[in-house]
Amino acid sequence: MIETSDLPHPAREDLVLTQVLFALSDPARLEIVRQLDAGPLEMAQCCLQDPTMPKSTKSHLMKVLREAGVIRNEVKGRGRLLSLRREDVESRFPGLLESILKAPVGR
Amino acid sequence: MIETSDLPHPAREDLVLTQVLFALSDPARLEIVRQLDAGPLEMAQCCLQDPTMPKSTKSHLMKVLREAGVIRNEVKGRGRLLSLRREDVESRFPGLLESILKAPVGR
DNA sequence: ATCATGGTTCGAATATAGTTGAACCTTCCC
DNA sequence: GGGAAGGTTCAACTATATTCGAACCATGAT
Repeated sequence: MIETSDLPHPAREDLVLTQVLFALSDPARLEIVRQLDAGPLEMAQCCLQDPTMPKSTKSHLMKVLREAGVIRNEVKGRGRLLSLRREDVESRFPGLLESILKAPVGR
Repeated sequence: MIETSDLPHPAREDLVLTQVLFALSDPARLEIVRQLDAGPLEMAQCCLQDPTMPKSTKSHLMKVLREAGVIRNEVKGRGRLLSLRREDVESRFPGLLESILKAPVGR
């Protein structure tokens, strides 16, 4: 068997700007994206700033990012591997992700 | 008298990325920004696609954009002159506005 | 097979955002 | 001054998003 229990990901050409902007407009989600900027990360290793965050909440954050097409969420062993869909976002919205990742982090 | 009844605008250095992204994550607000990309516009001439929109709704859309620091809203005669705070946004988040304005408009 | 680990999904509660009419404020014009 | 035009603010309502426990599902290890 090749296919695993994968979650749906929008195709590159179906990404919607307002959905991407919305996904990134939440500080917690933006922080996740910043972490993924350094490379793929296992979900269990993600969001370690707030270890009290319930896993359902964490899962929901990932869902919003995934459904907007910003991140990929693949099965890896017992867990999940998260990664930025950098090329896809760049292809559809050139320069967007770069400008956001380069922006000052604080407020 | 020099000062008029002006609305508060955040200073350039106080713009918050997530607030800007949020303001632009709504299709109606994004459309307004696209219109202002062509140059300043009197509020009465804005949002003419939907002439049925109540003025309170329109005013609220502008408020979100203004408080995020994306647009300027100045008194002009009996009405208001809206303009894009292009340089301010560019100064704080280089490349962001350009990439958004260049992005495909539809979904 | 069974169990533990790591995530997703569901549902209900809460919080935040959008919508709108009504009241009010300014400015221009007479 | 008085009226009309153009906007803002307020308050109440509706709609959408977030939060999180509980139940469930898949995988790897024993």
